[in-house]
Amino acid sequence: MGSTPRRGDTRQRIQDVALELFAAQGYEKTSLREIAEHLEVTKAALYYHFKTKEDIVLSLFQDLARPLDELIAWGQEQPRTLETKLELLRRYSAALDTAEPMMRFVHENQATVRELRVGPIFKERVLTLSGLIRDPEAPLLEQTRSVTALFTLHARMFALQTLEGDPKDKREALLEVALDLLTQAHASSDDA
Amino acid sequence: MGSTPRRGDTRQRIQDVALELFAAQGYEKTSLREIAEHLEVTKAALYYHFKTKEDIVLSLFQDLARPLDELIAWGQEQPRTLETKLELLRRYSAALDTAEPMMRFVHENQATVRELRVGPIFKERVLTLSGLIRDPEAPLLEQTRSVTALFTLHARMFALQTLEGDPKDKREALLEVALDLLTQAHASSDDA
Amino acid sequence: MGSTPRRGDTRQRIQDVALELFAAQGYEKTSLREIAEHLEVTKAALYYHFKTKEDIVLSLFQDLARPLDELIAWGQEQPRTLETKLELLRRYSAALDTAEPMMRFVHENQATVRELRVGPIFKERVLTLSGLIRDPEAPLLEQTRSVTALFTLHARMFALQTLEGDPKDKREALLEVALDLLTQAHASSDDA
Amino acid sequence: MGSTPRRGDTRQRIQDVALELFAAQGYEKTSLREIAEHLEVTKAALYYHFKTKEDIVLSLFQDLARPLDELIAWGQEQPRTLETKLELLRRYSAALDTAEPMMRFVHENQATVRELRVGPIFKERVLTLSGLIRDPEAPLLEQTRSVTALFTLHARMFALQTLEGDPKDKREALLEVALDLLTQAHASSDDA
DNA sequence: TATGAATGAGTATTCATTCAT
DNA sequence: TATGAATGAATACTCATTCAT
Repeated sequence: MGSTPRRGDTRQRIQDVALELFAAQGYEKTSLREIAEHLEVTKAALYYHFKTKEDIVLSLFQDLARPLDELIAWGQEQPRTLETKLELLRRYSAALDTAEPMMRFVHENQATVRELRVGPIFKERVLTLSGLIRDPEAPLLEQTRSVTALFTLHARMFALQTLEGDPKDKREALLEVALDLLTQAHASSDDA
Repeated sequence: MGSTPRRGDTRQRIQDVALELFAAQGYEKTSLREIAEHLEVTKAALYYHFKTKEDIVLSLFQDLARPLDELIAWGQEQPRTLETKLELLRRYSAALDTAEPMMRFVHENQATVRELRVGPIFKERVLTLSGLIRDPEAPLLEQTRSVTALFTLHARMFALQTLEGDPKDKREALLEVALDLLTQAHASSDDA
Repeated sequence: MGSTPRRGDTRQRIQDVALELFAAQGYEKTSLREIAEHLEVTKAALYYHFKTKEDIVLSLFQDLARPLDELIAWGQEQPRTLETKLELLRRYSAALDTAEPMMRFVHENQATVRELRVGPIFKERVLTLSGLIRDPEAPLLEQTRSVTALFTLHARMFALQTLEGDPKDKREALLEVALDLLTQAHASSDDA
Repeated sequence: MGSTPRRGDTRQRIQDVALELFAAQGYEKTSLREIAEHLEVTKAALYYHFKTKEDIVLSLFQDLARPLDELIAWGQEQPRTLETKLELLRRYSAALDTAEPMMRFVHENQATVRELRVGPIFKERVLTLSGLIRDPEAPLLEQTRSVTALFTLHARMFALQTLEGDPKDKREALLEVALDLLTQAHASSDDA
């Protein structure tokens, strides 16, 4: 057959194609017409499954941000020790493995996402996460180090391209750099 | 007074308003109508000064990327020592002080910028810069550390918001974290 | 009543109105807004049925050039005798009866049509037709006479206005002049 | 030197370039910006020499239609004999040698020209000319033949391309065909 | 679970034209 | 004899969205 009309999974297929195009070309430059054409359905069909274009993004966020929420929930139950934070970094890095397409979309369309309903939601997640990793009582330098550790993990989405090598190796290297940074942050904090 | 029609500086004013709006709302969501209204001129006036919307971005890039180009030129003439690279970081941080609006725009509109004529130009600058700071012979981990040092400086454009404190202090803290990272990269490289 | 919204024939109505306006005022001077207003639909409705303004012309050409294509096909199957060519003129004259609006449009907007996608297509038809009626071996004068015979039939679209009288009579007169011209062309060819 | 700024002949140069572009791409598709760029002057400079875009056409017509007017004047003073009419054709053919660019422009932009101020003026010339060549008392067929003779001379502007050969030879062939047609028209008129 | 047909509001861009200098 | 700077009105085209079927 080749292009057998899949039954019941249209919603899923819309999400897949949409995320792919949004990430590749940007949210604004991707029209519903384009998405529909990729799926060989009409634009109106999209509206059967999603009330608006923005709702597609919202649904993508909800599906893909689950791991992130679980991570935050876990973090909030742990003691605020260095070991907890190191584990937080390890788990965040793992979470990014599945959430990467969505994260890349958010990362590359920040100006746009900020004006979408997911904008505030997303920002709050990031703030919470950074709140879990830094100690608001610590000196600015150490807080900076901690936060840098967190965002270093995002580098897989852009600085990654610069270097050659197996993506997995690079992710592990990034994690190691991040873990180091956090450890240093704590070391000097303890000195002071 | 108040709205005295300024002479001869219209081109400059277009650039200013455009960069402001592009950075605040995104390139696609900012229409030429909106820019024109902010300036109290007609859309057609914009077209007297710039051939297309994209050309406004190009001109912004050319004006604001000067410091970056000078930095790269400087870097290419220096010996590839640790001290050179540390100075590179310091100078890059300083360069970001003036280039920040443009950098923020690029950062928050990556998906869009990629499809613009400035996209490839910009990417090439970043690659060159990262080529100046890392040693392609070094192990992956150390290269990762070096590149992370570079991109850490960009954090002022987003992670900055997370922390309280004087922006200047934060920038200095970021620079210190970056310098540390680079120093470590070299230290372990030398060990091996 | 009066302006009952017709069902399913919108595409056809767009073609009708467009051809009428294109022929009357020219392609460039006829805006899609104008066509839409004549039809009491929005501009966007036109774009549902045709991808571009040029595509409207293309579709008109395809619908109306059918008789011409059939004529050419017929001509290519016949022996290249005088009688065939005379019949070709008769049939061409008849074909013009239905193709006249389109032919008038092409005739009066030559500079424009030349830059459209139909331009080359149309030109090729005319060349083929003229290739069927003249003998490339004959002396220049006789070829000129033959080609003139062909184009004389077009005179109904302009020289027609000069003379008074029933349009049908004039068309018949033109045909007779054309047939005469062709006969003479052959007569003198045979002499030589 | 190479592009020495010619003094005083700007008006003439505008006319030349305008006619060239109008004929090549059409009146509507040729913008004043384009004309100005070809001449390496500003659009505003065109407005120093001509009040409107249409005025350029008007001026072209006035300069180039002179031969035509003289021809008509001559024709109106002659006796309405066959010989006069044959000479009219000969002179018209000669007039076309210089007026051809303008005639081609009119011919290929009929829909546009009709709406310009030159439209009616031009039409009147053509009607007058055709009035000089046909006999309103003659049967329709003979009038048709006479008018066809006249318009046959226009064929150099389009049917010309079809045939190979020296342009001059082709023009002479067309003239001969036209003269023949007119002679026949008279012959049969006299019979009847 | 979709489609065909349409809309209203918008977009970037172009044009002929004007006018102070 | 020009130019620099601008305008107002238009143009082709696109988009997210709607709704009857």
